[in-house]
Amino acid sequence: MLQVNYIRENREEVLNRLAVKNFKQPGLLDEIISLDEERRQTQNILDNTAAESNSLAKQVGDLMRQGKKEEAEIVKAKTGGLKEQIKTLGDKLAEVESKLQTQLLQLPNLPHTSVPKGKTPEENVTVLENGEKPNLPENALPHWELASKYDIIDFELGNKIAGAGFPVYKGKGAKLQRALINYFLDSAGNAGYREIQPPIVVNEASGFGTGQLPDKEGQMYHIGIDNLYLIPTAEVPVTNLYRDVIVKEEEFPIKNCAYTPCFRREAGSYGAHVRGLNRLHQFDKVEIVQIVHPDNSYQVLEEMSTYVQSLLKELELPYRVLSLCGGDMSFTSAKTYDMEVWCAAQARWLEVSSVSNFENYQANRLKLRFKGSEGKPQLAHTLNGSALALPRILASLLENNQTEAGIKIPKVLIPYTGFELIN
RNA sequence: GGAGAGAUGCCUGAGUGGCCGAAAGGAUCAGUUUGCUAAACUGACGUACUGGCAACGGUACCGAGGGUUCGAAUCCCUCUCUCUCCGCCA
Repeated sequence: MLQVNYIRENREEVLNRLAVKNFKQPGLLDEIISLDEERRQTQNILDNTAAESNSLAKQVGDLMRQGKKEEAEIVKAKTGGLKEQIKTLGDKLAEVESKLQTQLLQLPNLPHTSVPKGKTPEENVTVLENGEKPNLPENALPHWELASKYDIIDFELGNKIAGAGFPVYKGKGAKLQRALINYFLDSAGNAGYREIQPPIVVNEASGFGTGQLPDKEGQMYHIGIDNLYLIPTAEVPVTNLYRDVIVKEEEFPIKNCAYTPCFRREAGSYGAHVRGLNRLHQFDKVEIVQIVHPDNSYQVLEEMSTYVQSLLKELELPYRVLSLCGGDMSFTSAKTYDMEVWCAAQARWLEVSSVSNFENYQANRLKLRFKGSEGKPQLAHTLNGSALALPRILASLLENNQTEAGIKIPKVLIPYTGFELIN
C-alpha cells in the first residue's frame, strides 16, 4: 500500500510512475487526495470537540469533589450536545477512512525508475543469458514422457487421489525432489539465511499483510470451516512473522528462508503450456525473504539475483535473467527479475524464480517498521525470491540431461540423491 | 468435542469509575561513581493521527466492536484469540 502523504506531496510523479505499470487513473488519485483532506479536517474538528468535552468532564469531577453540586449540574448540561457531535464526527471519520483505505488498496506499487516500460511479457528486457543450450537428438522427449518412461512422476495417480495438477512423485523422482529441497536449503543457509518452518495455512490478516487478500482471493485454496488459506508461497507466512513489528536497525539485514509446499488454484489457466510439471496446483519451493534498510534494498535485490543465479549455475542449467516491464510486474512489486531456465525438449524458457523488491509497499500494510538510533520508526523494505521452485527445475533437468543411458544427475546433487543416473 | 480461566506498555505485573497513557520491578539507552568488571545512583524510555517553523500542544489507543455515564483499563453486551483440565489423536 502506498503512503497517502507521499501521494499528496508527489501527485505528478506518482501518476507518471504508475503509467509505467499501465495504470492511468488520475481520477482515483485525486479522489484519494481529497478523501485524505476530508479525513484530516474531520479529525481536526473531532479532536477539538473531544478536547472540550474532556475538559468539561474534568470540571464536573472537580466541582463534585468540592461539593458544588448545582454548578456541576450546569456544566453537565453543556456536554449533551458535544456528545452527539463526537459520535457523528466519529462515524464520519470512520467512513472516510474506510473509503480512503479501499481506494488506496487499488493503487499498485510504484515501479522503480529503472523498470522498463511495456505491457506484455514480450517487452521484458533480457539482462543476461548464461550457459549452453544442449543439442538434443531428434527423438528427445518432453519431461512428462520421460517421467512416465522412468516411472518417477505419475500424473494419472495424482488425478485419481486429488485431481489434475497434483502429481505423485515416485522412487527416484521422490528422492530427487527431496534432494533438491535439501540442496536449496543448505545453500541458503550457507548464504546467511535462517531456516524457518512456517505453517502452510494462514489466516486472513496474514493474507492481507502480504497483499494476496483481497486482491487474489480466488487464487488461494480456502478452508471455509476454519477460515484459513493454504499458502500460495512461503513468502506469506515468513513475511508475516514481522507483521506489526518494530525491529531494531542493527538487526538488518534480516534474512529468512523456508521450504514449503505451495498451493495455487490457477483458476482459468489451461492449454498446452500447462502440461506436465509446467503449472501445478501443488508444488514445492524454497523461498528467501529479506527485510532491509530502505537505503540498500536495491543492492540487496542484486545480491539476491546473483544468489539465485549461483544455484542455476551449480545445477548446470542454461538460464536467462529478465527485468520485467511495468505491465508484467506484480501489483505489489517495485522491481522484479525473473529467472528462466531453458527446457530443451519443449524448446522454451520456463520461469523458475522471481526476485522482487517491494520497497515499503508490503511493509506499509504489515506495519513493519524499524527504529534507528534517533527519530521515529520508519517503514522497512521487504524483498523475496524463489530459490528455487522445484517442478520446472525438475522439468529442465529431465529434458536437458536425457541420454541413451538415462537421466544424468548434476554433480552438485549427487551427494543428496545418492545416485548419478535415473534409468 | 466438554468444562474452566484469562487477554494491560519490550517483558513480568499492579490497577474495579475522575488525581491512569497507566504503579512497581526487569530489560534497554544516556550519564555519575569506579584502575577494569560488577554493583550503586541519576535521568530517559509506547504507538498512531493531528496543529505548529519550532518550542510545545490536542486526540485516540489497556484483545476487537458496541453500550451505560458529565467522565470507562475499570461497569454491561457481543465477538475473537490464548491458556488449563478432560476426551480423542499424529
